Amino acid sequence: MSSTIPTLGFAILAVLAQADSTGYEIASRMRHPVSRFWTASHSQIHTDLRRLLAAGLVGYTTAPGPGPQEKKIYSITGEGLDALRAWVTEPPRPQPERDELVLKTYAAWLADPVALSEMFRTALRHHEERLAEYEATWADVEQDMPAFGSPRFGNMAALRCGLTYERHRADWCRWMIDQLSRSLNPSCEAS
Amino acid sequence: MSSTIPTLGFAILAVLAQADSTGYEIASRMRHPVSRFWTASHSQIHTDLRRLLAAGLVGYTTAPGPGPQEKKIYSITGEGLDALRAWVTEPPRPQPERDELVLKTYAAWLADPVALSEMFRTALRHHEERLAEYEATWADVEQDMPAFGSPRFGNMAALRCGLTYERHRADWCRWMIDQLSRSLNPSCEAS
DNA sequence: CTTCACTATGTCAGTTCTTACATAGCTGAG
DNA sequence: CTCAGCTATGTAAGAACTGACATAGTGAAG
Repeated sequence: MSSTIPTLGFAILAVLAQADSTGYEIASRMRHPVSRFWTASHSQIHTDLRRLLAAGLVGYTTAPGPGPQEKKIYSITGEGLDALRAWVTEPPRPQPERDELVLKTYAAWLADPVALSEMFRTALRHHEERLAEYEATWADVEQDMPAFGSPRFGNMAALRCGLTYERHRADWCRWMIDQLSRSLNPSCEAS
Repeated sequence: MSSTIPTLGFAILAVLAQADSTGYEIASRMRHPVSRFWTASHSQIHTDLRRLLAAGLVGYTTAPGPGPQEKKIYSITGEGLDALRAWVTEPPRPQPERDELVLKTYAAWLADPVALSEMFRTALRHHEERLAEYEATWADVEQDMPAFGSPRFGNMAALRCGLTYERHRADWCRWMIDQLSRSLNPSCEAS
């Protein structure tokens, strides 16, 4: 019946399960650095919201908006909550591994090592910034660990994943920079 | 001029820079567990190969194939190599963060913790299997570390990233399973 | 006072990607 | 002998997604 909801549909439902939101707010919540689980343009979100509405998984109330259209505050329905709950424990489909930095790394042997080192230094800076941000938020969360069943549990668990991911990524960037400097200066063993 | 090559195009060029291949081989090389940097269906690869051919970045020679069509062995041209080299050091565009397991985690507070625990245990098993595979390959690579400039350098660096990624991911799955078991059995502090 | 950023919804063209279909020989298992 | 799996290329429909355009009020910075 429900003509297969795309993953983005469930991302929208997951956001709405935490708080009623406009389409715009859903997009900004998904872009929010902490728990950045799925990204989408507002146009795609509006498209999918219409589909979820047609399937009866969300509803909305209107309020005066800034633009020519009225603002629509969406909320998840009981049916939507059921669909989301059922989807959560289904095994995730194998994800299409797509990582531009790893691809560039794969072809790194062809390029200029100085320019490459610069690129990895920039990437490292980004990861370190995010890591610092996540660690600060984590310190706050640790003061008052949310129990399973609390909406904050999901945020905390996603944050934890982001935290260790950034750590792994920063470590790898440092390792790459080290490898590149060794190839430029083979005599020095330490950087 | 070159009507913007998609990222998959550069992935194809990166594979061809290492060895001449048929479209089918390119797909299987990209699916290869070690250095799994970009995935694509063969149909998409054939489409993009035609585009790269039109842009003069690849060429091919034919050989008798198993099916009704002749087999086409593609190779990268000098122009293709130049384009790839230039692309490698360009800063990567911010990637669309899309992770189904993290999304499920974000909505985990709504679901059955026992079913969730089962799901994470399955995910953990997958990550541990891959990790073991990567570690075995890494042990081989460490015997004879490729220098920068050798095609094997890219493979090694991508493998290193995959290795630490799987480690981070497995750790996180274990942490999640622990969190879930604590919520079911709050008295036990150790698993 | 102007300009920029933020809030907010929507359309539309075009790109990328997936999935299914179609063909066909070779090899190895049962 | 049959059937599955691997090699190999291709088409085509449709789904998913991006990015630009369009509109418009509020508030802050300069």
